This record gives sequence, structure tokens and C-alpha cells, in this order.
Amino acid sequence: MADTHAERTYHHGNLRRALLQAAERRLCAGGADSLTLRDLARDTGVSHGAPRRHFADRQALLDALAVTGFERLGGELRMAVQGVGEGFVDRLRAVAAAYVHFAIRNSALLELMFAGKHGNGPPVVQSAADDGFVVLLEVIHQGQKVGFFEAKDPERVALVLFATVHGFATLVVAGMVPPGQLDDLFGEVIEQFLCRPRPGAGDRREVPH
Amino acid sequence: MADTHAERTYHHGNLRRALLQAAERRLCAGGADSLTLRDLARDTGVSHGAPRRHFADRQALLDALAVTGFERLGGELRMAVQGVGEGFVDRLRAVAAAYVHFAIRNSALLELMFAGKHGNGPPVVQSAADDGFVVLLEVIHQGQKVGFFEAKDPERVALVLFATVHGFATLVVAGMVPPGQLDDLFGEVIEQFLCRPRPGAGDRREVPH
DNA sequence: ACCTGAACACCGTTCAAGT
DNA sequence: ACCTGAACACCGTTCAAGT
Repeated sequence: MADTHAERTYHHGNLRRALLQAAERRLCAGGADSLTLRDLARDTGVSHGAPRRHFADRQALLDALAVTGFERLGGELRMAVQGVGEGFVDRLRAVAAAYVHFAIRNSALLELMFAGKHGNGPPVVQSAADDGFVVLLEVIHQGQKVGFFEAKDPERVALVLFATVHGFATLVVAGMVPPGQLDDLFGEVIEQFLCRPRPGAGDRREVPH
Repeated sequence: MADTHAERTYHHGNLRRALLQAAERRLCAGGADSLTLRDLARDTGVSHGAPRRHFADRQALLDALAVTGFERLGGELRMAVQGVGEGFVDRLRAVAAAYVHFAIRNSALLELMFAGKHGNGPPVVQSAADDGFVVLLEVIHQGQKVGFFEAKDPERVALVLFATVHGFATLVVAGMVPPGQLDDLFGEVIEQFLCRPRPGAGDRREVPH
């Protein structure tokens, strides 16, 4: 919107995009620490001073990477919701699974997205994050409309749910929760959020699978 | 136990501890990225090659830092439990608050502790992490003995609780959840884990404080 | 056993100069 | 408007040499 970084083809032909793509490859391969501007310049076949025209410094490139990360996460969450029925529990389970799935692949990127570091991140990243979580909020909104939660304060419930899902994503990436148990655990989570005896339902979900 | 790094006083007098202390200061001040071996050498008044005798490389120092972090976290959690009554809900609330409190101060250290990076961290760090979370597990064990949870699978409940608390810690550090709302939110969490109508109790916890 | 100091390769950032 | 290439300060790591 602000810039006209469009599709010019000068010496290299939109170097910016090429740099970001190379950066993501390096990020997946070796983590954020091993990501070097000079490497990216070599990967894209330009001199080491060239990236400066597109990113003020290394941190600016990492921020841009975080922005694209939130965009992709948002897209995957939306896909997950669309790929399942209209039932709230199914949707909830789908977004949670998609969230953790994104975290497992792209773990270094997720770390970058939530780095926040000192100044709590530039507004561009914040805005991208908000957009990325829209789907999650939509699902929770549906849940409250359907009357799934005790509707006291839906905002609070949403935050708790968000924290839980994100917490699992973090712990799985850190190797402290085996991914195989996740379906089980999300079942537990949903049971807790459900919190309705529903006397006629008998035992819902005694042993999963 | 393995080494005899005890309290020798050579040229500097246990440089290792001094390096770790300087490292923590730098960590709080500017994050892990700005932590430099050469800076630490300057801070402690030794040559830049000296740290090599105590830490194989920069990552080894960061790992040692993570270990001390888990030790301190464990200590603070234990303190928090001891500083409150024997009631389970009080204890649960206390450890959760202490956990997030530790995360807010020491945010850079927490990031280090859960970095895991690629190889999922050396076993020394893993072991320290286990020790640090012992208190959390003890509290949850108490909860299941008291019959607080539906005791189906206490391990699962414990993991969910852990993920939720850790998730909040992460989100607060990332600036996505205002710390002021935490007491509120933990109330919500405990309500959900409680999951017992208890008809005679009236409205428990309408407005906190 | 522990530390020094020179050396090496590498990095981020800057900036005059080219096209 | 975009890129090059030399320059500068800094870093992690290595290693012979000192005490």
C-alpha cells in the first residue's frame, strides 16, 4: 500500500522476494541465529550490500519474515476450518491441530513471530499477528453463539483457549510434549471447556480413538 | 558432581561463576542476541580467550545459563507454594502466578530455556528442566489426590495445565496478553479445570479481588 | 591448571562510486 | 532507482606461548 515495491525487473528482478525466500530456507535449515545477510546475498547472487536497499537492517528482514509467517499461519488456519464440517467442536479441533502442525514445521519461524524481543515488535508485525489470529477468534465467536461455553465472559475464554493451544505448540517444539499425544490432549482440553454434564449423553470419550 | 570446578582461586578466582553472572546481566539488559563472549570477558576482566577454559563455545555458556534458569524457576515455584496455605486451589493459583511472574522478569532467560533449537537441547538442560517442574507436578498430584479433577487420566490433565500456564507466560512476554488480566484469566482456568457444579456454593468468584 | 594475545575467517553496516 | 565493492569495527574460535 505505502510503497510501490511492485514487480520491477532491474538487475535482479524483485530481489526482495528472493531474499525472503532464501531466508525461509535458511531459517528452516539452521534456525534464526545462523541466518546471515551475506549468505542471503550469496544465495540470490547479489553483492553483500544489496539487501540494504530492501531491508534497513537484519532485524527488518526478520520482521518481514515474521509478517509473512503470520500471513501463512492465518491461511493455514482458515484452510483447516474450511476443510471440516460446520460443527463447532470439529472446527475447534481443526484449528488447534492446524496451529500445532504449523508450529512443528516452521518452528524457527514461530519463534521469530513471537520473539517480540525488547520493544515488543514493530506495529507491522503486530498487525499481521492480529490478522493471523482472526480465524481463531471467529471459531471461538461461533462457539459462544452456539452456547458452547458458559457465556459469562467470552473474551476471557478465548484468551484461555488461545494460551492453551499456543502453549502446546511451544512445548511440542521444545520437545517436552510428544506430538503423538496431541489428539488425546486436545480431547481433554475440549472436555474441560465444554463443562456441561449433559446427563443423557452417557460417557462421551472414555477412551479415544 | 562430575567435575571439581569447586572454589579454586587462580588468577581470577572462579571465573566460571563470574562469567555466568555477567551473562545474566547482559541477558536481562539486551536479550540473548546481544550476548557476546568478548563482552563477558571484558566484564570480568580477562582476555577474550579465557572463557574457553570454562565453556567449550558460546552455545555451551547459553546452555549453562538455561540450567541455572530452570534451577531458579524451580526454587521460585517452591517458594510460592510454601508461602501459601495447604489448600489445593490456593497452591495452584500460587504456582501459576509465580510461573508467569518469573517469565515477565527473566523473559530473555525463559526464551533461552525453551529454545531447544535443533537438537532439542543437551541432556543437562533437559534434566534441569525436569527438576524445575517437579513442584508443578507435585501440586497437580495433590489436586488429583484431593479429587479436584475428574481423575480419568491425571497425566493428561497435568500436561494441559502446564501448557496453559506456559502459554500465558509466553503470550504475556510477547505482549499479546496484558499482565493485569492474569488474575482474572487464572480464575477462568481454574473454573474450567474445576468443572464441578457444586449446587450449594452459589456464585463462586463473580468478580475477583 | 589456567590465562594471554596474535591470528584467522566471518559478520553487519556504511558509503562513495558505478549503471 | 538499484547495485557494487572497499572499508571499518566487531565477533567466535584456535592455538602457541607464558605463569
